[in-house]
Amino acid sequence: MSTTPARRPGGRSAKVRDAVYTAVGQLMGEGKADRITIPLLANRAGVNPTSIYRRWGDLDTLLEEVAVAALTKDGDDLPDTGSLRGDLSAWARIVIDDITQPRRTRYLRAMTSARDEVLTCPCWEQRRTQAKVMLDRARARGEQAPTEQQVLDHVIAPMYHHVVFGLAADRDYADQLVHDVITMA
Amino acid sequence: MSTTPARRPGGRSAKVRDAVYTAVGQLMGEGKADRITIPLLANRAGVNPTSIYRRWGDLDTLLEEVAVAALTKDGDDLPDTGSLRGDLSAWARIVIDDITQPRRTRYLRAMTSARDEVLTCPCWEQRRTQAKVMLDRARARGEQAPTEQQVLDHVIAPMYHHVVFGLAADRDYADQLVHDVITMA
DNA sequence: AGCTTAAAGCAAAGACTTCTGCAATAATGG
DNA sequence: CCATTATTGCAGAAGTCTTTGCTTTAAGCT
Repeated sequence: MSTTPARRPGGRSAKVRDAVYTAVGQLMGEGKADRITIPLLANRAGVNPTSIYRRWGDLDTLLEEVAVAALTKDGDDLPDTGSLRGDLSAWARIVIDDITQPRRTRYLRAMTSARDEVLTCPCWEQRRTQAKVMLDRARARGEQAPTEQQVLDHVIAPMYHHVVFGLAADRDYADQLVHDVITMA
Repeated sequence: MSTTPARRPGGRSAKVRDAVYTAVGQLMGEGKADRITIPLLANRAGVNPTSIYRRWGDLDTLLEEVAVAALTKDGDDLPDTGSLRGDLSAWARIVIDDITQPRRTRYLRAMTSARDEVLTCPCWEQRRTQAKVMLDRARARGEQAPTEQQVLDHVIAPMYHHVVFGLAADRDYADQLVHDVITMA
């Protein structure tokens, strides 16, 4: 990705990394999230376990890395419906649909176990950026709008909370949250 | 706990269970949350590993059980300040102080990894009950009050979310959330 | 193209975890 | 108080994960 002097991110390393990432994704998808071990992963990836031990050290580090990669790679372009409520509602639905997929849910949970006193994470920064775009547009139209932080706290956080702790979360729930945060403005 | 015909919850089993619970608490407190193993736990508890294997089967089951036990055992009596804002603010501070303790945080994270498609949990039910008491009091005084669900979604959920994902969470943050949810009513 | 060396593969040793009989202990019921 | 039997302790076996030193491969540079 950048000019690293003594590193070799070239074809071979990348190949191994991709194979391992893919293997993690597969095993997660098969519901074996909590029975993943390094030898199992290595076998699935067609890679030597030693390579994983040396590159990532332990399983948590690897899972964290894969989780962040998976959760920040969004292809969704932001909705632009002409009203803040419409935008947030559509966005919240996209997000809830995304994170309730079993594989994504497992990634989220993997993130929590690996985490220790990290003050920021690409995932939330991404959501914040997305929120900002929609809020700025709304303000430009002269609409009353909540702050970015309020959107994160009252729409994003409750949804993630529900998903991570295994509580019910669907589109109606997302709509309700958007309604509440609009009321707040 | 109940009239189980063929079980023996008598002194000895209880002793072992308590020893194991205590050992889990100790190791959690020492920051070795993710390096806990059954043999390690058994050694600390002065119990034979076999006993743990036979009673709980695997580590996740045990940790989940301990986590729920720890997180639902509150001794805090609810604040009664005379106003809803005062009550919620004091309560939110109690909660945030509680769950930001390293040991509690680890319990919370343990809960997420063990969880799979559980739709309800004693922890949230307890918070809901607490919220209901304060909201009923407020309504009896004629105050405008949000719903229980709103309190859970917009005060409790964001705090837990922050804690679980390692984001900053302090009393000022709790106050802000209470302010927002009051605005909503 | 040839050289250097970061990174992966290989294999065997070591450590740890988990399981399985059998013996010992003590909680319940008569 | 005695008999029953749920539950724990013990020890050894089996299986799995992790580490380590060395060899092989190929990316980056001149």
